[in-house]
Amino acid sequence: MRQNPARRAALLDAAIEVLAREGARGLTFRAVDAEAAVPVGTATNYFSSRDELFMQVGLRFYERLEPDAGVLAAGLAGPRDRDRVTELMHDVVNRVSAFRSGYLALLELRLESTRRPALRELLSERIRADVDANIRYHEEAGLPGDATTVVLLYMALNWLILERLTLPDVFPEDGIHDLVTDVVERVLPGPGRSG
Amino acid sequence: MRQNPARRAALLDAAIEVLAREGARGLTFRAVDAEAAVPVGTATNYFSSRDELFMQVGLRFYERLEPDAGVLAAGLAGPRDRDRVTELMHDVVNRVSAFRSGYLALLELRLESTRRPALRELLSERIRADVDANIRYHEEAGLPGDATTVVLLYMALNWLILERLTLPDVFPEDGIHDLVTDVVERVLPGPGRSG
DNA sequence: TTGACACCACTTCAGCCGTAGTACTATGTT
DNA sequence: AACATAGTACTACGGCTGAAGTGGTGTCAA
Repeated sequence: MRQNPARRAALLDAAIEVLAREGARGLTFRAVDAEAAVPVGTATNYFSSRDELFMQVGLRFYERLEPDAGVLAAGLAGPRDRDRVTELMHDVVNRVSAFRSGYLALLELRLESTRRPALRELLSERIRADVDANIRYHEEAGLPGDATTVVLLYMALNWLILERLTLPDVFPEDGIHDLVTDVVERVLPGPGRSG
Repeated sequence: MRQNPARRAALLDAAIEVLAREGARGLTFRAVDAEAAVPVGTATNYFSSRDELFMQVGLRFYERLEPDAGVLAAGLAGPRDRDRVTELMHDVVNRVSAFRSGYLALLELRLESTRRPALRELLSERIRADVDANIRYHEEAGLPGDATTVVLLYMALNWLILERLTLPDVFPEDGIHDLVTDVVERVLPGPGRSG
């Protein structure tokens, strides 16, 4: 079991690409080696089992998507009204959408977790923590809306991203922006205007 | 290319189970044969290619989930208020959730459509048609809310179902009912009460 | 020199495809 | 009633691909 962290990260990033491109079943040691352009056998030396590989990929995804402290701080500046929330949601949707392979890989992991109890547990905890962190952030920032608001935004926007990344013709790209705005306007009992 | 429709349907149902259980890559002619408990080679005789198989499974899913006319008619009875919508949404969520393997299979198809243009086109059209049908139904029934309302319900509830079926620990089962209610209450500008 | 890491080769194994070929059944014909 | 044919069901074989695992060699640095 090798330790070189840079190489390990590179392998996990390669695994994300493989997952997105080939699906869960396509995630093999060999495929990761090939994607990372390292000699055959390298991935085997870094991960004790395929199960292990799946789980580390799940963690890696969040490592890469985790908000930079800068963005977080920016959220705390300026007025705390609904427009602010809308802005933040646009940011999030675009940031996540931009990491297409990562998001698709996570979806593959979700489905794979149906078959791997250990992975399911890990993902559940990770995602629950993520939702909770969002709720806490929202509340501490004094943004309008409560925990339920955050959960609803989480659900609707996640599906929107999923749709956008898998079947872009269902909701055409140029309508996405307005759709995000609509989501926030309807979910947040509008303080200010009502249309 | 055999024609026996009952057998064909049985094979497609088997394919749904395989998709849900083994993932997209696991959907092979042999696996379908085994699942349907028919001799090896049968699926090959019914579907000209794997691509063809994927597409027919997509259609089959909707065949099986398509609302019975009874349910549709029931939606038109009684008052057309928000409580009615809530009720309908509970029905939908439960009906879809109950067809677990089907829903998981459709998610697999979505991800697979990333790699199969023909499948992507087929799914896009089918789903777009489904959304439109929901909007039309909603409007014609005189239920509160507009097209955007329906789309938002579609997005939020779909993700809710996805979460429920893949990572049930994120939103515990006994909170699902209230969550559905919350979704409707927040998305529909409440005519009547506001909390 | 020893140990950690990188790289390579070989063997083994499993799964799938496609096709060819056989058996069954129903239908229509003489 | 016997038979021929077509559509369908089933079986078996040959060949290919791709993955795993292991062991062995090379390289660099403490």
